[in-house]
Amino acid sequence: MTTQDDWIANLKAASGDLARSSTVTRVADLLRQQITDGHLVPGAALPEKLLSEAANVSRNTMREAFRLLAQEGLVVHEFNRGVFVRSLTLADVADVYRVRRILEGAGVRNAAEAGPEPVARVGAVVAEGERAAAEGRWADVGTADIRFHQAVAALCGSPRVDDMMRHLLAELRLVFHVMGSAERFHGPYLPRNRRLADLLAAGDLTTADQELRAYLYDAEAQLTAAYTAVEPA
Amino acid sequence: MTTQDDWIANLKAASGDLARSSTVTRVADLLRQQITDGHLVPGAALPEKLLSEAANVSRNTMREAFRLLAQEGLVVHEFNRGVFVRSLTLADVADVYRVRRILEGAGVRNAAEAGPEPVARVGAVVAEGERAAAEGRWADVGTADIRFHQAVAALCGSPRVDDMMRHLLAELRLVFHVMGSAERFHGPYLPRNRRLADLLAAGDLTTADQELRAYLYDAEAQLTAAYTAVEPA
DNA sequence: GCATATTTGTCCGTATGTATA
DNA sequence: CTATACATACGGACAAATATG
Repeated sequence: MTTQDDWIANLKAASGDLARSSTVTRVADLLRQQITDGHLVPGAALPEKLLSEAANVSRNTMREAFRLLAQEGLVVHEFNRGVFVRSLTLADVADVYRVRRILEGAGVRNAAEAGPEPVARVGAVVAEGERAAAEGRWADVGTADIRFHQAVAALCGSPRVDDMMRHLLAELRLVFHVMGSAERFHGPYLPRNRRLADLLAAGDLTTADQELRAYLYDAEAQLTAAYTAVEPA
Repeated sequence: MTTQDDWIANLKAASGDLARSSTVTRVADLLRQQITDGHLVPGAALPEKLLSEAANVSRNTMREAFRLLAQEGLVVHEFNRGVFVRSLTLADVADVYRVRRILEGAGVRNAAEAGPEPVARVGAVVAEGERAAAEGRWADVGTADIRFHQAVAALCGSPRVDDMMRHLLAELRLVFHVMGSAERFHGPYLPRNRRLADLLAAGDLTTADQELRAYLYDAEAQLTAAYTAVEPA
């Protein structure tokens, strides 16, 4: 009975996900993909007429999709000027890492109250990253690294914190492509992820908190250095 | 020279603010006012035809305004069903306070690095609240209380944290009106605001951190109790 | 459960205002 | 300064989904 109800619930949820796909959502998904993949570079203009014709949707629909992406911080809407791919300043990068230290730090310090499952998930994500690295799947190493930090913030046990982390990491993707290759950026952090996961599993939250802060400061410095070399703004 | 340049900059910024006001923005402002004032109760449907005619704008414009308000969490957009005033569950209220403890706590612990100006602003806001209370301006007491918590979170020195706090407090406004009168809800916290401001000014951040946590837990409990009595969901 | 009315989702054409070469 | 391109906003249309009796 319980399992059958679960099936029904899952099916209902899945169909709900399918039904949710409006044209606006699909268009927003397309643009989001183009942006996070780096095909649309920061600062690029997104003329609604051109893009709506390219996507075979009306300008109204495209405008609503723009509002969604603006909400996610991937594009900026300048009144009477149009929509542009967001370009992060150095101050933005610094602020994103500032907030990441707050949210991920809160997650680490809350690990005891969060219970064993979320902590185990952190370890599982690290293991996935190590497996990907061993097999040379460097793109997967990058996604595992991102998931690791989401899992750490998820220790807060807060849907809103999860949302904020998703937004922050999406903003960072606008900058990641200045690093030559993603694997070179994410790869070296695998051992530190491992150490943090072990500290969390062992319950040494104080050390984990310190390590995480140093970790994020280092990552910010590395990204800032690479970004400064390209973007003198 | 410096002052003249400041005048010019201010004037330019002000005119920029005026020029920025699009129809979509103005409509969104109107609806936001109606919602936060409690004239539009949570769960109420917002038919786009009715509202667009009432505001003398086209349906497309109203739909874009809805996207803005959905971004702020004040309304929810259900595909093929319409837009409704957001109604917070008890889990939502708990989560908002969870995030507030994280953000405001981070602000308190960062007070030393934040410097004297942001700390002074916290004290100024408390003083403003005390003045309003002495003169019986209870509505102003409420806004001063909200500004107090924004000032505490602002100690993080992060624009993104400021944004998050604005969003969280906007969500809470959807619930505040279940408290009989705002003054009764905000008034009793004035002494605690004062104590926190004094602790911050004195640099006793450890005590301030503990006080703030207890403060927010109490406020959450009070709000939750009142909310449970009305909303059995 | 069905037929109907209402509402939303999406598209199109057009007029006006704004920015930029 | 003019001309062009573009964004803003309106209003109407129709199909599809939902709500209603």
